[in-house]
Amino acid sequence: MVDKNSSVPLYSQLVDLLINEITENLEPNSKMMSEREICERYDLSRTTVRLALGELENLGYIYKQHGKGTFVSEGIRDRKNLLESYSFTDYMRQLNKEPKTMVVAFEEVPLYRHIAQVLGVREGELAYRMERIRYADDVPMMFEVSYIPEYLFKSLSIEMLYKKPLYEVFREDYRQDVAVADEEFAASIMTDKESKLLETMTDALCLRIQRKSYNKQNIMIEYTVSVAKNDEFVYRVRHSR
Amino acid sequence: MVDKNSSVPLYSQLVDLLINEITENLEPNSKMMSEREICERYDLSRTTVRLALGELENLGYIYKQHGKGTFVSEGIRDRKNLLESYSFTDYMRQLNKEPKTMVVAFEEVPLYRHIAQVLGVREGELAYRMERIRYADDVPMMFEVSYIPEYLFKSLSIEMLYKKPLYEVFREDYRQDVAVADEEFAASIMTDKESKLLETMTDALCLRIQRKSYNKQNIMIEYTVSVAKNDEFVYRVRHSR
DNA sequence: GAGTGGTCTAGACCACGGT
DNA sequence: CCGTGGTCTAGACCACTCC
Repeated sequence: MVDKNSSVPLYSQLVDLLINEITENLEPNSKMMSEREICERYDLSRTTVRLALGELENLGYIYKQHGKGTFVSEGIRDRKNLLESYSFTDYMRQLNKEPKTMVVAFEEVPLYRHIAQVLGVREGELAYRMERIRYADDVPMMFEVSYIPEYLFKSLSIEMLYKKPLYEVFREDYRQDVAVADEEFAASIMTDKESKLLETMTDALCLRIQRKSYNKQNIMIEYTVSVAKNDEFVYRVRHSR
Repeated sequence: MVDKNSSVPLYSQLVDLLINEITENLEPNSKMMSEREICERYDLSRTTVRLALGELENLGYIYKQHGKGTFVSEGIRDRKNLLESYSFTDYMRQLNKEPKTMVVAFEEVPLYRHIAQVLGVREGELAYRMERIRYADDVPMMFEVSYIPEYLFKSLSIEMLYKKPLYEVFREDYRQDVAVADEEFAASIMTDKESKLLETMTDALCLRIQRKSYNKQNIMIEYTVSVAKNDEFVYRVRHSR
């Protein structure tokens, strides 16, 4: 059942095991084993079991009712994975569309005051500035201009961006993870440049999205302004808690 | 320091205490007391201390580094509270604006297939339908049409909505909490009716937002379509994890 | 090796929901 | 009353970082 000699923590093993149990064998709103039953069944302490159940609760698989028990959430099957991510690449893959990104500009620039302020660095500090077009099944969907601070991503190059998504470069090559991202939305009209890049009619309606991403130390690691096509691409967001 | 006879759990008391410590006395990125120091200082077990620190980490106040210690997050002061909520009322209060809501329509209706499907009930089931205008400092900002299922909110009346925000009615009168909300955004043009209600020019640009709210059992408790003024009202969203 | 956070145990008592 | 989840203790050992 669980392998006490594995390097994988017991509670993680239990999470996987219970997710399987829930999605394979249990009905929504059915009662799960009680915590103490799970302890006995898998020979684990209650602390470990509660750690695992807490994770499952955060993931939305179960809910608890004090005095009554633990229950399987409704509709977790359908809504599972649907949009936990704030990555264009992941999002498109979940929609079964082939994501593609074209980097149309990449340069190292000193920052003017406005953007230096939002990135939380001094005016004139260096940053990478890039322009990218995002495609879904070869249809252009968004145009993005991003700034990321040089001091956190030294010797980032355009070649690295060809190989894998930006957030994978962040994580794998620079050990930077997005912990929090704030976004602001506005309706707008595309500029001529934008409508050409996105192959749409002039003056097309669009969403303008500004994103600030922070690592877990709350340092901003990315500032991006996106223009999203309005009709073909639905922008979704999930709030939790 | 902490009151062991209080009905408030020790870890909650510790959370409050440490938030205070962090926001009053500690610099961003400074090292906090180690877990074992906190145990000793407040005479608590390590489990309890770790529970509290876990909460603080989720709230974004601190981050941990295995083997090094626990540190205060950057910029938590500025960004504190700024937009943890998905309630118009709370959001406006945080911006120091006076929120007001006018209910312009309220009725009990049988649901047609389309909306019955999104609410997860049978066609023809009853729901409350309401139209509301949201004001900030007496300036109209949004127009919303909401559907909420009758079986979860029996004998809801317009009078209840006069007294307090919808989500407080949900929580206090029906013990329903929003655990997850999914939103979809689109740029759009206001209809004549909408531009009149929001006192703006005809054909004004606007954001159209569709929201589905779920309780912790993952049952949808609200379906709302909003039209938001584009210029005076910035729509913000925060992603976590 | 010393100090840190990460995982885990085997208990205990409390508060809540039902009988 | 019993069974449930919620809180809490006093330990133990591991994995990581730094010196």
